[in-house]
Amino acid sequence: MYTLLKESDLGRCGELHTRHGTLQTPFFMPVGTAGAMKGLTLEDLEMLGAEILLCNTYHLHIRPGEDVVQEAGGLHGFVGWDKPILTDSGGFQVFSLESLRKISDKGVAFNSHLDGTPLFLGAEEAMTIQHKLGADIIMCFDHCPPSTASRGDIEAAVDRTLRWAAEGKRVHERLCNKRVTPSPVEGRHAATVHGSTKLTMTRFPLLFGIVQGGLHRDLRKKCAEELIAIGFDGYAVGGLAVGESADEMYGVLDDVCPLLPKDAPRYLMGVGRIEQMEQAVAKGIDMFDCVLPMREARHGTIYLSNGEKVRILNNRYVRDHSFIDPNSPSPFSRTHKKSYLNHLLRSGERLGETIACAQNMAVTLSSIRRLRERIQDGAK
RNA sequence: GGGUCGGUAGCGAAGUGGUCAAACGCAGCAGACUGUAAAUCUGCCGUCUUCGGACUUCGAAGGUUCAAAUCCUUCCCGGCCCA
Repeated sequence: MYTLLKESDLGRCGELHTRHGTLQTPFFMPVGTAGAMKGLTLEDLEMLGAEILLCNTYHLHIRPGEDVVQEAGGLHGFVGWDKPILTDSGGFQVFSLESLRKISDKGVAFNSHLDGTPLFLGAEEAMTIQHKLGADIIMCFDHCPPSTASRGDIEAAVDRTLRWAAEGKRVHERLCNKRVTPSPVEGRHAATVHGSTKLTMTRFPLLFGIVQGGLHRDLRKKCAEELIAIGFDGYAVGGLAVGESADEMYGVLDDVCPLLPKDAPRYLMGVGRIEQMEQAVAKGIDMFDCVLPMREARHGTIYLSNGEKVRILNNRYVRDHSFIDPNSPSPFSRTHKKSYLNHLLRSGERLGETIACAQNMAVTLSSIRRLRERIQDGAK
């Protein structure tokens, strides 16, 4: 499923084979939680260089429901995207919707953030929903605590995450065995079957386990080792960028990455600052996702292709009639002025959101692509 | 001309004797945002400040009072009603 091609001081590069094509690593996944990007069409997203889309189990389960999505031909058919899709399991909502859920060892009882309707997500539910959604990469349901939580809480989160991972794997295997209709691209990458599981042929979704453990080296180690013993197609590092400093986060990556199998992809969940991704790749990470570039864009922080950031809502841009970013990979920024973007965002015009989001997404995607190319081209 | 209601910080709008530099909303100024409850959130927003405070304000001018955005008098301006 994953072929490691090269390693250098800059990081690793390789290929990740999925039902909807092969991805060059390292890569960044734009977050389209409910199957859409705020302010961008998926055609825009593809034009800007996106190779894979991330969607969310919790949100799609609430609305429109996995049955609707399945009926529409799965996520790909529903949203109109032919490239790979990864679904997050809803584990992050255990963190972000903290006040709306109750955790037990069986799973998490949420009250919908929309109307309070009770819903239950556990290892089995998250797996069943993700199979129905039809993503190419799916995630185990995990317990993501704040990194600042007490050691006891993090220990408990690791135990649950491991239990849910084992159960998720069993449910996943059962669902894969049940599947009789082969995918159109079946067998395309049949030669590269990961050794740790017989089920990870490309007609099935790839299943990733998630390493928790907060800032505690021993808990991270325990979690990683037990996940590896269960065997997954890829390994994510979760529970980061949730309250700790960047240095603490790098410390965890220094601890965890050497423990992970070299022939499996590694996914740092929720991280997407360009400089942080560069550091993480150097430490051995292959995949990222993050809402930050889009959120900052909507809130007026614009990334430029020269690495600078600009607060486009500030007074100084009211009369700055230079182009947003003449060298931008986003065509909108090559033809529109800073003063115009300032005006659009101040006026609440949706077009401002589109131009801003396209810019930040383009810069983020091209940064990681350039990093990948440097690794690919670099000496071995 | 008579009556009546009103004039509060950039705008809108509370406050009707002391706890008022004056609620709240908008606009403005700056900041935050990391597996999206996020077109959200935080701070500032009369002037000066060594951030403890100091000083000048509530249409204008006088007055009552220990104390006035708040009460009285006159004037100016606006809305409505009557002539």
